[in-house]
Amino acid sequence: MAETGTTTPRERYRTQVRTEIKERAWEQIATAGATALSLNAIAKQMGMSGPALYRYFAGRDELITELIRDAYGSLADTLRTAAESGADLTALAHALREWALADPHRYFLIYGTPVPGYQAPDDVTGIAQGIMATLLDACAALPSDGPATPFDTHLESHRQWAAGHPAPPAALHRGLALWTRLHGVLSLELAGHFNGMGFDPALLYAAELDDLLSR
Amino acid sequence: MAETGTTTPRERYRTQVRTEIKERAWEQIATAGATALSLNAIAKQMGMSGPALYRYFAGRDELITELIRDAYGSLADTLRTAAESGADLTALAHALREWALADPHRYFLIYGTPVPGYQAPDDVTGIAQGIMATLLDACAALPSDGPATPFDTHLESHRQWAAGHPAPPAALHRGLALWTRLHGVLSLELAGHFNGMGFDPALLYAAELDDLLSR
DNA sequence: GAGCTTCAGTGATAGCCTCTAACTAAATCT
DNA sequence: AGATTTAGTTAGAGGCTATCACTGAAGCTC
Repeated sequence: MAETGTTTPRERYRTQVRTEIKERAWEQIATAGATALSLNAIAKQMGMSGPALYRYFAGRDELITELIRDAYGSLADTLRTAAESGADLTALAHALREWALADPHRYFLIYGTPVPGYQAPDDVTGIAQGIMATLLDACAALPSDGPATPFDTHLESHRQWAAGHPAPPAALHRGLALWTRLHGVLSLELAGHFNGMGFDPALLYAAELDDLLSR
Repeated sequence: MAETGTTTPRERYRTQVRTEIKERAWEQIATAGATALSLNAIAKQMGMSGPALYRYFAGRDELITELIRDAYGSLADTLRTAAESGADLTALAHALREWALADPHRYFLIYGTPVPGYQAPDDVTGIAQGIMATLLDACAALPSDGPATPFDTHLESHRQWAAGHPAPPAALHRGLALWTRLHGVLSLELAGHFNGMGFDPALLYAAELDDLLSR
């Protein structure tokens, strides 16, 4: 008996329409990117006319913000469930790549060109910190030999971004480098900058990861 | 006597208006990003009304294509002149970062979220190859000790992207890694993903570069 | 169950945008 | 001087976001 708790029929209908709007929005984004997202088109697809959508979202910006929130949440979930089932850094990196390849425009919604005036709401930055924490956990589980670099010591004194994560500076450094390197390969690959170059982006991705693990 | 060769007054006027249009377009892009670029607004700024711009550009897409071409050209020039005055890899990386920070939206016009249907014209991919060649030249000038990695051998057999560049596989690998790593740090920095984290992105950029040089 | 309130959805409208088409007027060419 | 090319105009089609006033139905209260 799928009792939905103490929700009124109106609320249930409302959330159902909201999620259908978001589903259509994701379809549009997957095929034509976020800039092509049109409230009007979504409304017509759903058989209702234009301004009706403004009952459910204050505007285009609020819808996109919600989609960004969901994208962050999806990535955080993907990495967290992978980590909870014992994934190491390699497996985490693989999960990230799979997630990105599954819907490139969703990746760019998070890590692509920023929209000038946009400021992410607090809960989104919280989720982003959670993603970083998952990566740092996996980094802290690795042995970190070798001398501390100057950047390590810089991180030692500027580590409030880690939100109190107990990883040692070398692990923080590794976490940051992991993030930036994987994003470097992924974003160029997804944007098509490797097209026609012949080599396999997956191997470059793996090579970058290996280099990071063995140092 | 700045004789402009065998150009008619009409041609001169035409190219002058074209460049003024592009200047206004760059101003718009620098402040509000490429998605906010409006032909209408540019026309009004220049004191003429809407459709007049279509005498100079076939449409919004052609203008943006032209801007992308110019951005690529500007980056290629910056790196090439730096290389010609004896810059090593570190100096090249520094020049790249300066160029990106000078106008982040120009960087994203090249390396940001791709527009779905867009296919870069041939001459643009040619300029992109030139940029890569400058990087590879600097990589080939470095000693490459250490054993060949599996990815090196993969590159050995898939090196048509290097457009006949004579660099050894290890240098090709280093060139690719340089590109992706610097882009990884730069794009996240420019997109504001390091905001509020406290550490200095320039130091991370330098650390990534150092790691690449000493291996 | 009758009446009141809330709310989903509508059409009309304003103000942007890109882009096309027909036309005017000026500059250039012959 | 006359013919031609071309820069710029207005008008308009069709798209978009977003607001407003209104209708009709669903839910709530007594």
